[in-house]
Amino acid sequence: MTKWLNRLIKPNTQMSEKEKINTEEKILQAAEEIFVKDGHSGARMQQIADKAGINKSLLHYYYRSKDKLFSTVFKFIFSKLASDIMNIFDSEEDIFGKLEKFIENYLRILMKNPIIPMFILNELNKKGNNLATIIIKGSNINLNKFEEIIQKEIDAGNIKNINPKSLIINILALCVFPIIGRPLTEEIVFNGDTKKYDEYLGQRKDEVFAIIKSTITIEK
Amino acid sequence: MTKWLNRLIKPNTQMSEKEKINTEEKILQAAEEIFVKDGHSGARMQQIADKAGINKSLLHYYYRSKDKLFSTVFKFIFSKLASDIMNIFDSEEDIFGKLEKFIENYLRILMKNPIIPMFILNELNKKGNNLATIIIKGSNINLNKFEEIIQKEIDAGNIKNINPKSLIINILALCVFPIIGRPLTEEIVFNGDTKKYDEYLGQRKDEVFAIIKSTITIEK
DNA sequence: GTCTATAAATTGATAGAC
DNA sequence: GTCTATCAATTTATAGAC
Repeated sequence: MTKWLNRLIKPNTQMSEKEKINTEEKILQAAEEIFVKDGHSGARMQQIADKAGINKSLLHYYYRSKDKLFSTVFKFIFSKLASDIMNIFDSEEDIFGKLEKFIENYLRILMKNPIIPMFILNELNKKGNNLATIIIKGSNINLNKFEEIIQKEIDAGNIKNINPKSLIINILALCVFPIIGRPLTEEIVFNGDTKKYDEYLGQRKDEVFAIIKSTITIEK
Repeated sequence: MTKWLNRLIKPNTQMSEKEKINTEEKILQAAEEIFVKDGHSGARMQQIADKAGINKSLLHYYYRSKDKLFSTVFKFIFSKLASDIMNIFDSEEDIFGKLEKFIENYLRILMKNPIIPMFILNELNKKGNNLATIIIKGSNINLNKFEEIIQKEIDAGNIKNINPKSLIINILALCVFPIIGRPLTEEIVFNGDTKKYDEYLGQRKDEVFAIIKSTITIEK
């Protein structure tokens, strides 16, 4: 009987639950850092073991295979980001205030974790990736609520009659692209001036909101 | 003396120039397909050789190493895309017509090569990638011309006094994101309905232009 | 130029002692 | 649970025949 199977059947027989979690957590944190930086195929199990300060065998003891470990990490990261995003809607303001807060918070999260979106999008674009669909469906991402809010505002005559789906995509596009496209845009638009690009990102939220606002405001 | 060095010194001594180009071209096309699909670390030299219908050794004969081959491919793809984009400006219309044509053609190019932008952005985001900066600088991408055109229109009072750099970034964002974010947006916004997403992309150009137009139009 | 054969190094994964 | 040792398969790259 293999060890990982044995562990599944009789877990934690020789070590306290706390210590076990510590090691598992250490592995997860190291794996998160390496996978996000180098992607699934670029990451090496040895790298992860080194970063976690443990032996390579322990990775297999806890996660059986590289794919299993990756799945766990991806799901963890995606869920965390999705959760952060969904929590943004807990605002008591009107639709304009809600959107402004959303854009502001979303951009803040992205800027605090600038390499996460590229990691996620890159892996989602891998061909034959059923994992993606499964994880997305399993996440608590639910945009129906958002679409309903928008539709209600349209019906009430508070905003222009636009496509709620378009509104979502436009907000995501305007927020995400300056982050994932940074190496390109910083070079060809800002001539490689990192400081200037940071300044630009700092006021990006006002720009994005102004654009979104103009797309939903009814002309008088 | 190694073979590749010998070839650099005395190229094409035993085979006609035409045949040589054919083989080199075959390798390049195969490498392009594989690298774009799987990325640098995900691609395998054997895959490329198989696709090119030649032996693995020939890859090294022509390109010495995987990195060299990748650099060649990346530069080739980036230059082609950059060239396509720059050619879009050859329009004789007014600024609104120019922008509309640009958005329309850019989106058409992206939709015809939907996995190219993710390939480029992903590799550019790799840490310690001097290659990126070098290739970008070596390309014929020149946005100064674009910024000048915009500034001239602003000075002439034809459009609003906006930041030309923002205009560029917003156009790129609104065009590129629906392509590279497709696996995500198709799932969480269109509930996995591929047909609906294709329809959406088909009219995306009108949407993007409407937004861009509204950001530069002077209110009366 | 193109091939076969193989080196040399890496990597994911397992066995088994403690 | 954690370690050492090692396997088996893969992968880049080279040597050498033709």
